[in-house]
Amino acid sequence: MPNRTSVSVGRSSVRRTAPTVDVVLLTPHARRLSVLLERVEGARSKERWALPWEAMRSTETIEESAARLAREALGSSPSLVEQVAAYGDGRRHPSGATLSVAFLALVAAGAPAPVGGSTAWFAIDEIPAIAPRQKAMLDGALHAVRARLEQSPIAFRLLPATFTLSELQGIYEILLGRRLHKASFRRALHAAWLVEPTDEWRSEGRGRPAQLFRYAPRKRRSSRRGVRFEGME
Amino acid sequence: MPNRTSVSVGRSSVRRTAPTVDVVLLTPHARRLSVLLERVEGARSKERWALPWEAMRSTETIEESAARLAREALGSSPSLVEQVAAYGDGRRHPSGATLSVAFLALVAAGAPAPVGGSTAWFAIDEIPAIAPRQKAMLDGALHAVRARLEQSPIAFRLLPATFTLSELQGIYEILLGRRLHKASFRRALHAAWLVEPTDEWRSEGRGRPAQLFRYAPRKRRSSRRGVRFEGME
DNA sequence: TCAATAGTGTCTGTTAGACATTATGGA
DNA sequence: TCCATAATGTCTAACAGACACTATTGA
Repeated sequence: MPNRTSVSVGRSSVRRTAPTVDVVLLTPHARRLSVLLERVEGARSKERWALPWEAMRSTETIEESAARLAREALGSSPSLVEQVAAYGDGRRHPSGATLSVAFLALVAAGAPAPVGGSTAWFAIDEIPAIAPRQKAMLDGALHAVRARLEQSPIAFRLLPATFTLSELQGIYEILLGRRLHKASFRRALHAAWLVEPTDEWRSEGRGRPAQLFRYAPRKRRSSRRGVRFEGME
Repeated sequence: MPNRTSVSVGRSSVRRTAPTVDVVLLTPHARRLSVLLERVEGARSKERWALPWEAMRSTETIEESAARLAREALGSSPSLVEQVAAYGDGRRHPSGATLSVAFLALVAAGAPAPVGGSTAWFAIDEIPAIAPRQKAMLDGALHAVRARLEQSPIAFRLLPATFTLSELQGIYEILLGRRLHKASFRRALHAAWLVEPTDEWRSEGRGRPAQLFRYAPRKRRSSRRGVRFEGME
């Protein structure tokens, strides 16, 4: 629950609500991303959902708050917690706060649905109605994940410790929103020295079993050829 | 000046200070970026400098506050104002606030040194001591500018309406921190259809005069070849 | 004329994407 | 046996970077 207090600013007295920390927990599921929402009791027992949030505390940094909040909502620690942005617009937030800071948290595939009954995973294109500011936070988090994909190895945060190259490519395809060329994907991956094979193989349904790999970055490619003007309007 | 108020949280009473909005104004100068700092009176008349900042108001969005704050510090409107991140760590801020939101503002080259005497441009590798949180904001703003360079046409925000291709390449070199190949740069620029020539030419010192161009994006290149695993650790 | 900068044409090594082929298990 | 998926080799068009060259001004 938010802390509402009367604050004196100059000669006028305004109502101020403590800023909130909100967490967008994301995990891959069925070739889509899913987000964790909490059930909240709305007015007239109407069912409402919301991103996990809480009023900011002065006893810990916002990063610590976000990590704890994600852990509490999930039941275990996510593989990555990272700030998205502050949202200080006029959009509505469950707390009534004028300012909220959104965090993104990634959860490896195969995470069990959190027990406790009050939280559930929703595919991002099938989420129920949430407060407008939280919807903006979700959009911002998705944009941030996609933007950071080419700079940081965040795709591995959405996979268990060992995985097949097809699973890895699937994560990239989910995040990029387009299909990738298999041979090119593996060539680029090989050249980047990001993964190493294990001696395990996994058979799924028909077809040849796939070798399992693990994330094991070896060296930096400092090449960075050229200037890219792509994506510009 | 910050608003300090006594706020009741549960049974304890803590001192809370309103969050701040801080602006990192950047402009290119002499093949480097410069940042705008304001002179503030420190204790014992010691000279101190700080990024422009103010306590958050509930009467406008943080984006509006940042744009106004930048305009007031600069004397005119910057060409771009964009959020960097929220800083809610333990680092010291001039306000004493526990939370600050940093904004980045770009100013076209050739901006006059702001009159009024209390502000000045400093090359980013020669800045005086500022509060640790503001130093982190400056670093974050520089990182954000570089990260967005390949996604958005922000280089043009650091140039006047017309410019030579050598000036444009110089902006990219400042932001990327490395030299670029002239012919390749122009080829990629031509392929991206981002600029168009004017019929003006400018002669600077010796050498052949350079044609002036203006920013005029025509179409999107939706190509995006391949997956890039570069820059990963 | 020389120096300095603008702008362009050509060559070459690299690489993304297409295509084809082999490998290997399940139905 | 067929089918589905994994994994890999080869070819080609695109392109980044190097190099060389011309163009055009001021000193």
